[in-house]
Amino acid sequence: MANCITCENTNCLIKKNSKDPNILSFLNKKHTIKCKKSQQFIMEGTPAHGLFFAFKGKVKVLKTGVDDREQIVRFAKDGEIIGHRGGFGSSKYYSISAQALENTTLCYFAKEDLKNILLAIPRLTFEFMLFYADELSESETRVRKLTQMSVRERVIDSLLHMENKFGSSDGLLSITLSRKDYADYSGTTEEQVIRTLSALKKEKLLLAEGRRLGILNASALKAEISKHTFSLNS
DNA sequence: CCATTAAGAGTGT
DNA sequence: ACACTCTTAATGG
Repeated sequence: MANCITCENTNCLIKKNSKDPNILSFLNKKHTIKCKKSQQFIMEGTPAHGLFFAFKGKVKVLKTGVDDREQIVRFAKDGEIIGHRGGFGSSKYYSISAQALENTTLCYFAKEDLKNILLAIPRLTFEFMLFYADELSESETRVRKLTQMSVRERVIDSLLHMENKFGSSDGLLSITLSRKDYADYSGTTEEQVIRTLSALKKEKLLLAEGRRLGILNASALKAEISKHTFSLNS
Protein backbone atom coordinates (compact mmCIF):
# COMPACT_ATOMS: atom_id res chain seq x y z
CA MET A 1 0.00 0.00 0.00
CA ALA A 2 1.02 3.60 -0.52
CA ASN A 3 3.29 4.85 2.23
CA CYS A 4 4.06 8.54 2.58
CA ILE A 5 7.48 7.94 4.09
CA THR A 6 8.77 5.82 1.23
CA CYS A 7 6.69 7.54 -1.45
CA GLU A 8 8.68 9.05 -4.31
CA ASN A 9 6.13 11.63 -5.36
CA THR A 10 8.17 14.64 -4.29
CA ASN A 11 5.60 16.97 -5.82
CA CYS A 12 2.89 15.71 -3.47
CA LEU A 13 1.92 18.29 -0.85
CA ILE A 14 1.52 15.64 1.81
CA LYS A 15 4.87 14.08 0.95
CA LYS A 16 6.57 17.47 1.10
CA ASN A 17 5.34 17.91 4.64
CA SER A 18 5.75 14.34 5.77
CA LYS A 19 8.71 15.31 7.95
CA ASP A 20 6.55 17.53 10.07
CA PRO A 21 6.20 15.77 13.46
CA ASN A 22 2.57 16.77 13.64
CA ILE A 23 1.61 14.93 10.49
CA LEU A 24 2.59 11.43 11.55
CA SER A 25 -0.60 10.77 13.46
CA PHE A 26 -2.60 11.69 10.37
CA LEU A 27 -0.78 9.59 7.85
CA ASN A 28 -2.36 6.37 9.04
CA LYS A 29 -5.79 7.87 8.39
CA LYS A 30 -4.97 7.72 4.71
CA HIS A 31 -6.70 5.12 2.58
CA THR A 32 -5.30 3.45 -0.47
CA ILE A 33 -7.65 2.70 -3.34
CA LYS A 34 -6.90 0.71 -6.46
CA CYS A 35 -8.59 1.70 -9.65
CA LYS A 36 -8.70 -0.24 -12.89
CA LYS A 37 -8.30 1.39 -16.25
CA SER A 38 -11.33 3.49 -17.27
CA GLN A 39 -12.89 3.09 -13.85
CA GLN A 40 -14.71 6.15 -12.63
CA PHE A 41 -14.01 6.95 -8.98
CA ILE A 42 -15.63 10.35 -8.64
CA MET A 43 -19.07 11.02 -9.99
CA GLU A 44 -20.21 14.54 -10.58
CA GLY A 45 -23.06 15.52 -8.30
CA THR A 46 -22.29 12.81 -5.79
CA PRO A 47 -21.75 13.74 -2.13
CA ALA A 48 -18.12 14.73 -1.57
CA HIS A 49 -16.54 12.93 1.35
CA GLY A 50 -12.88 13.57 0.79
CA LEU A 51 -9.89 14.30 -1.36
CA PHE A 52 -7.87 12.03 -3.64
CA PHE A 53 -4.23 12.02 -4.64
CA ALA A 54 -2.88 9.99 -7.51
CA PHE A 55 -0.20 7.73 -6.05
CA LYS A 56 0.65 6.00 -9.29
CA GLY A 57 -1.22 6.34 -12.56
CA LYS A 58 -3.01 8.80 -14.80
CA VAL A 59 -6.43 10.32 -14.36
CA LYS A 60 -8.76 12.57 -16.32
CA VAL A 61 -11.04 15.03 -14.61
CA LEU A 62 -14.16 15.99 -16.49
CA LYS A 63 -17.43 17.77 -16.45
CA THR A 64 -20.43 16.13 -18.04
CA GLY A 65 -22.44 18.31 -20.37
CA VAL A 66 -25.64 17.77 -22.27
CA ASP A 67 -26.19 14.71 -24.52
CA ASP A 68 -22.98 12.94 -23.57
CA ARG A 69 -20.69 15.74 -24.54
CA GLU A 70 -17.87 15.81 -22.05
CA GLN A 71 -15.36 18.46 -21.21
CA ILE A 72 -12.06 17.26 -19.83
CA VAL A 73 -11.02 19.87 -17.32
CA ARG A 74 -7.56 18.62 -16.46
CA PHE A 75 -5.35 15.59 -16.16
CA ALA A 76 -3.58 14.31 -13.07
CA LYS A 77 -0.47 12.20 -12.65
CA ASP A 78 1.51 10.82 -9.72
CA GLY A 79 1.39 13.05 -6.67
CA GLU A 80 -1.39 15.31 -7.90
CA ILE A 81 -4.68 16.18 -6.28
CA ILE A 82 -8.03 15.04 -7.64
CA GLY A 83 -11.37 16.26 -6.42
CA HIS A 84 -10.21 19.72 -5.41
CA ARG A 85 -13.34 20.63 -3.60
CA GLY A 86 -14.01 17.32 -1.95
CA GLY A 87 -11.86 18.10 1.03
CA PHE A 88 -13.51 21.29 2.12
CA GLY A 89 -15.27 24.09 0.32
CA SER A 90 -18.86 25.09 0.47
CA SER A 91 -20.35 22.50 -1.83
CA LYS A 92 -21.35 19.15 -0.41
CA TYR A 93 -21.11 17.61 -3.84
CA TYR A 94 -18.34 16.91 -6.30
CA SER A 95 -18.49 19.34 -9.19
CA ILE A 96 -16.51 17.03 -11.45
CA SER A 97 -16.11 13.38 -12.37
CA ALA A 98 -12.79 11.58 -12.38
CA GLN A 99 -11.77 8.51 -14.31
CA ALA A 100 -8.58 6.43 -14.35
CA LEU A 101 -6.83 6.37 -17.71
CA GLU A 102 -4.78 3.34 -16.71
CA ASN A 103 -4.57 1.12 -13.66
CA THR A 104 -4.11 3.65 -10.93
CA THR A 105 -3.47 3.66 -7.21
CA LEU A 106 -5.08 6.50 -5.27
CA CYS A 107 -4.52 7.94 -1.85
CA TYR A 108 -7.59 9.19 -0.09
CA PHE A 109 -8.22 11.42 2.90
CA ALA A 110 -11.68 11.78 4.38
CA LYS A 111 -12.94 15.31 4.75
CA GLU A 112 -12.73 15.38 8.54
CA ASP A 113 -9.22 13.99 8.69
CA LEU A 114 -8.01 16.44 6.09
CA LYS A 115 -9.55 19.32 7.97
CA ASN A 116 -7.66 18.31 11.09
CA ILE A 117 -4.41 17.99 9.18
CA LEU A 118 -4.75 21.46 7.72
CA LEU A 119 -5.63 23.01 11.07
CA ALA A 120 -2.58 21.39 12.62
CA ILE A 121 -0.01 22.21 9.95
CA PRO A 122 -0.06 25.80 8.69
CA ARG A 123 2.77 25.29 6.27
CA LEU A 124 0.79 22.57 4.52
CA THR A 125 -2.30 24.75 4.50
CA PHE A 126 -0.29 27.56 2.95
CA GLU A 127 0.98 25.26 0.22
CA PHE A 128 -2.54 24.12 -0.44
CA MET A 129 -3.51 27.74 -0.88
CA LEU A 130 -0.72 28.33 -3.38
CA PHE A 131 -1.78 25.22 -5.21
CA TYR A 132 -5.37 26.40 -5.47
CA ALA A 133 -4.23 29.81 -6.68
CA ASP A 134 -2.16 28.18 -9.42
CA GLU A 135 -5.03 25.95 -10.39
CA LEU A 136 -7.34 28.92 -10.71
CA SER A 137 -4.84 30.75 -12.84
CA GLU A 138 -4.43 27.69 -15.04
CA SER A 139 -8.16 27.38 -15.37
CA GLU A 140 -8.48 31.00 -16.46
CA THR A 141 -5.79 30.50 -19.07
CA ARG A 142 -7.65 27.51 -20.40
CA VAL A 143 -10.86 29.42 -20.75
CA ARG A 144 -9.05 31.97 -22.85
CA LYS A 145 -7.48 29.27 -25.00
CA LEU A 146 -10.76 27.49 -25.58
CA THR A 147 -12.48 30.69 -26.67
CA GLN A 148 -9.72 32.31 -28.68
CA MET A 149 -7.84 29.48 -30.34
CA SER A 150 -8.86 27.78 -33.56
CA VAL A 151 -9.52 24.04 -33.57
CA ARG A 152 -6.10 23.33 -35.00
CA GLU A 153 -4.46 25.52 -32.39
CA ARG A 154 -6.36 23.85 -29.60
CA VAL A 155 -5.33 20.39 -30.78
CA ILE A 156 -1.71 21.52 -31.00
CA ASP A 157 -1.96 23.04 -27.56
CA SER A 158 -3.32 19.76 -26.21
CA LEU A 159 -0.45 17.80 -27.73
CA LEU A 160 2.12 20.16 -26.25
CA HIS A 161 0.39 19.98 -22.91
CA MET A 162 0.65 16.17 -22.90
CA GLU A 163 4.31 16.39 -23.83
CA ASN A 164 4.85 18.88 -21.04
CA LYS A 165 2.98 17.03 -18.36
CA PHE A 166 3.59 13.38 -19.13
CA GLY A 167 6.66 13.50 -21.33
CA SER A 168 7.76 11.09 -24.06
CA SER A 169 9.80 7.97 -24.37
CA ASP A 170 11.21 6.66 -27.65
CA GLY A 171 9.71 9.67 -29.36
CA LEU A 172 6.16 8.78 -28.34
CA LEU A 173 4.03 10.51 -25.74
CA SER A 174 3.94 8.61 -22.47
CA ILE A 175 0.21 9.10 -22.20
CA THR A 176 -2.11 7.36 -24.64
CA LEU A 177 -5.44 9.08 -25.12
CA SER A 178 -8.22 8.27 -27.52
CA ARG A 179 -9.06 10.79 -30.22
CA LYS A 180 -12.26 11.33 -28.30
CA ASP A 181 -10.26 12.31 -25.21
CA TYR A 182 -8.30 14.84 -27.25
CA ALA A 183 -11.59 16.16 -28.57
CA ASP A 184 -13.06 16.44 -25.09
CA TYR A 185 -10.00 18.27 -23.87
CA SER A 186 -9.78 20.58 -26.89
CA GLY A 187 -13.46 21.35 -27.01
CA THR A 188 -14.01 19.83 -30.43
CA THR A 189 -15.33 16.66 -31.99
CA GLU A 190 -13.50 13.42 -32.56
CA GLU A 191 -13.62 13.88 -36.33
CA GLN A 192 -12.02 17.30 -36.16
CA VAL A 193 -9.24 15.88 -34.01
CA ILE A 194 -8.63 12.96 -36.37
CA ARG A 195 -8.47 15.31 -39.35
CA THR A 196 -6.19 17.73 -37.58
CA LEU A 197 -3.88 14.92 -36.49
CA SER A 198 -3.80 13.60 -40.07
CA ALA A 199 -2.86 17.06 -41.33
CA LEU A 200 -0.09 17.36 -38.75
CA LYS A 201 1.19 13.95 -39.79
CA LYS A 202 1.34 15.03 -43.44
CA GLU A 203 3.26 18.10 -42.42
CA LYS A 204 5.78 15.91 -40.60
CA LEU A 205 5.06 17.66 -37.32
CA LEU A 206 3.57 14.58 -35.74
CA LEU A 207 4.07 10.83 -35.69
CA ALA A 208 1.42 8.21 -35.05
CA GLU A 209 1.96 4.58 -34.15
CA GLY A 210 -1.47 3.14 -33.64
CA ARG A 211 -3.08 5.29 -31.03
CA ARG A 212 0.23 6.46 -29.69
CA LEU A 213 1.39 9.88 -30.82
CA GLY A 214 4.82 11.42 -31.03
CA ILE A 215 5.77 15.04 -31.50
CA LEU A 216 8.31 15.41 -34.30
CA ASN A 217 8.71 19.16 -34.39
CA ALA A 218 7.87 20.74 -31.08
CA SER A 219 9.31 24.14 -31.93
CA ALA A 220 7.20 24.46 -35.07
CA LEU A 221 4.11 23.53 -33.09
CA LYS A 222 4.96 25.97 -30.35
CA ALA A 223 5.57 28.69 -32.90
CA GLU A 224 2.13 28.15 -34.35
CA ILE A 225 0.37 28.89 -31.09
CA SER A 226 2.89 31.41 -29.77
CA LYS A 227 0.63 34.37 -30.33
CA HIS A 228 -1.64 32.90 -27.66
CA THR A 229 1.06 31.91 -25.24
CA PHE A 230 3.86 34.47 -25.22
CA SER A 231 1.97 37.08 -23.25
CA LEU A 232 1.37 36.24 -19.63
CA ASN A 233 1.12 32.63 -18.53
CA SER A 234 1.73 29.51 -20.54
C1' DC B 1 -4.67 -20.11 -28.47
C1' DC B 2 -8.01 -18.83 -31.73
C1' DA B 3 -12.53 -16.90 -32.94
C1' DT B 4 -15.99 -13.76 -32.16
C1' DT B 5 -17.21 -9.04 -30.70
C1' DA B 6 -16.55 -4.55 -29.28
C1' DA B 7 -14.15 -0.30 -29.54
C1' DG B 8 -11.55 2.94 -31.89
C1' DA B 9 -9.40 5.18 -36.11
C1' DG B 10 -9.92 7.19 -40.40
C1' DT B 11 -12.49 9.04 -44.65
C1' DG B 12 -16.12 10.54 -47.73
C1' DT B 13 -20.37 12.92 -48.10
C1' DA C 1 -22.94 15.36 -38.14
C1' DC C 2 -23.61 10.79 -40.05
C1' DA C 3 -22.55 6.51 -42.30
C1' DC C 4 -19.37 3.41 -43.50
C1' DT C 5 -14.84 0.69 -43.71
C1' DC C 6 -10.79 -0.93 -41.73
C1' DT C 7 -7.83 -1.94 -37.79
C1' DT C 8 -6.89 -3.12 -33.18
C1' DA C 9 -8.09 -4.51 -28.60
C1' DA C 10 -10.93 -7.34 -25.38
C1' DT C 11 -13.45 -11.33 -24.24
C1' DG C 12 -14.41 -15.99 -23.54
C1' DG C 13 -14.48 -20.77 -24.56
